[in-house]
Amino acid sequence: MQTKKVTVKDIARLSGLSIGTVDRVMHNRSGVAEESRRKVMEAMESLGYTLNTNASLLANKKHYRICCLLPSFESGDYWELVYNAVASAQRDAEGYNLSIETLTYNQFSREEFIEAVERLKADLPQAVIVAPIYRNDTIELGHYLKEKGVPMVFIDSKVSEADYLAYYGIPMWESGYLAASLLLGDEPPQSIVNFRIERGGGIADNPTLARRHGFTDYVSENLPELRIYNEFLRPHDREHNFAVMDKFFAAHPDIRHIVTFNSRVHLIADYITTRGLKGMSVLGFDILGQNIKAVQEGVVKYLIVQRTQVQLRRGVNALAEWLAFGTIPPLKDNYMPMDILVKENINFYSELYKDN
Amino acid sequence: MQTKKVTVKDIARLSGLSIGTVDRVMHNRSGVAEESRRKVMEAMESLGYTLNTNASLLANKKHYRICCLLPSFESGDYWELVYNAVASAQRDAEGYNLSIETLTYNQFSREEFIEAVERLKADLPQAVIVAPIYRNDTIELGHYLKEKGVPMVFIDSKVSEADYLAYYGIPMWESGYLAASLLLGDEPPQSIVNFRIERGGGIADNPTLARRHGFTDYVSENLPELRIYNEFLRPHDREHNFAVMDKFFAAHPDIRHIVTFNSRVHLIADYITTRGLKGMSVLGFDILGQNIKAVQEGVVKYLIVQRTQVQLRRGVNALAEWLAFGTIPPLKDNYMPMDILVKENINFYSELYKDN
DNA sequence: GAAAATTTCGTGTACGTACACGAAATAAGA
DNA sequence: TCTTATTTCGTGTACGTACACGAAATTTTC
Repeated sequence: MQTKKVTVKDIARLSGLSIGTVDRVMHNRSGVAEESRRKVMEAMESLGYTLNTNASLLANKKHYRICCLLPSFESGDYWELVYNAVASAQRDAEGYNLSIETLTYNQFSREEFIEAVERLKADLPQAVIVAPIYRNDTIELGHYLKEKGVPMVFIDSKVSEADYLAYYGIPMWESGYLAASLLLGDEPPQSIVNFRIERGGGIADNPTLARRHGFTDYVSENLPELRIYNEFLRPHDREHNFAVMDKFFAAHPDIRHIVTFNSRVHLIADYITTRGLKGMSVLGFDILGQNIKAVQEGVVKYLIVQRTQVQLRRGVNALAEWLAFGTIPPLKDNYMPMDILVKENINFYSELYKDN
Repeated sequence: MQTKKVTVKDIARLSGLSIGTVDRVMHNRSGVAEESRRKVMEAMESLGYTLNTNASLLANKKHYRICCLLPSFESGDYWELVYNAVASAQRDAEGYNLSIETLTYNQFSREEFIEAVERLKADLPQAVIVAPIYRNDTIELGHYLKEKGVPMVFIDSKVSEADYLAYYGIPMWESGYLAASLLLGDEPPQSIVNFRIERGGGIADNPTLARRHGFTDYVSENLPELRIYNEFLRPHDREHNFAVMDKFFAAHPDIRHIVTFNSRVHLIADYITTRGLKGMSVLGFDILGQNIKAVQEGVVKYLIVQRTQVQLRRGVNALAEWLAFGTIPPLKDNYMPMDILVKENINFYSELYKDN
């Protein structure tokens, strides 16, 4: 390819028409004779025209705003990962005609979600990224946005019934199934315990539910005899949790396999470290700082994680292409890799965690 | 940030100078009084100027050529992955002022490598990406390129003694160590077999060597009693390989753990499937199509893979930033994630394999 | 067949940055 | 003080695309 880049000017010359006309056919705008359109298309074809993205974006003086609607977070919890990913995407967008904003809401308060949606509507951006919690309200938001012509992409989890442009996340059921195969595949135990962390607001958490289903489906397919104990912990009550676990392990000293389906496996790691328990097989999810530490120390054996940054980047890209060029993503639902982290490889995943 | 993007014009106005002067200080070009430079810097600071990448790249009419120097490949082997990654990066570069070329050489022929280097020198690109095989010749190439001011990045593996801008790849020793922990961690066997695939040219393959060291170091640390058998296969001689394996398993019917350190674990999967062996624990490397299939069918238990596409993308980005803005990558050696693939999660890695 | 309506097209300007060219200002030399 | 170097700066054009405006060509209307 030693030939220079072909430009609209080249195809204008070849087709015997002007830049303006070429431009019109390239944007399927009206006001061009069928004959001319054909000529232009042919010229584009034969010269192998490709758009100069820089020039296009520069000339296209529109400035797009993308708004991310996410649960707010406390330091060290799952949503901080997502927020960091947004911050990172924001920096990437800097210098392009894109800006990324964030709107957060308390995930346990439907009122706050609705209020956040109102704020969104009050100053409507050109595109929206949502990490959905409230199913019905999200569907409604989808309707509203569709009417306004504002595309929405889901990350983290999705609401299938809503109108959305694309989804980027991991398959939740499969992540549970994977968890079971890792934890139980080699030398299946007699029984295991699932520590379930209650959510503050007592709201149905569908993603985690799907994950548990994946796990139990694996069990009933492969280990119908396995006994799964369920014990309930609280997010912020260490004393209570320790009491629960003390009691449980006193009653079941033989149990060595522990699973938890949300991001708080570090609560259990804390207990194990404090009590000095040995020989436990613990599996958890999500690459929180405290979870990383637990894996590095060998307390948690497997951590299944998703690439939040990548998901968000893909989401932003999809929206940017839609906004700038009207491109629709090839796949609507994009199930992205679930990475398996163990002590020996976790250190090389740091980029996923650091906001880099 | 409802304020419009600040441009050079803005900072020219604020500093009371002209666009030209602002431009000069931004590029540290000569011919600007100290006083003026200070004013401009201050204005940039206070207005929070950020470069408009699109305009910059458009106006900067230079067209950069990046050349990738890689081993040639046959369909289905490891280097095809890398080549696909290059092709993908090439498409990404399309439309920007970047073009990516490929120069391949037979990895078993030093002559071909040297010849490829000559071709490279004959039509020197602005930057080079190398997947190195021949250590000394690569060092020499590094010297030459340094002299010419052409930056070089390594992918896949590196030659530490050479002059290079950056390296993107996985840590080989650690990948072997990880392999051992996965294959032997849970219920350590008495003995295992390492099928070693001889390379056509009989050349020292340092990366694979480092990987084997990682494996054996794990073993001597944790399982000093473990017996590792070494058997040698050939890349393209199925009959011979089957004979070797038949003989081996006849002599060692108790062995159920198999490892191989290069990308050809599918050769062993083929054998296992054909002979109908059951209960084998097989671990291999690299996300080749045939390896994926072997994992999906449950013949290979673990596949440790690297994200070739990401490595290449990072390499290209590093070079592009260096070329366009003179930016030096924050880290010289970038050790990237090693992903653990099993039957239950491999399907979601397809993007890494498909050239997408 | 001329005027009006409509379709079809070309020209010009803008986007923000890079850089060449030469003008103005300053310093050096006589 | 006037000329000649040298430093310092402003202006203009280009990059390739987007789009508004209006001119030319075509069709419609009476």
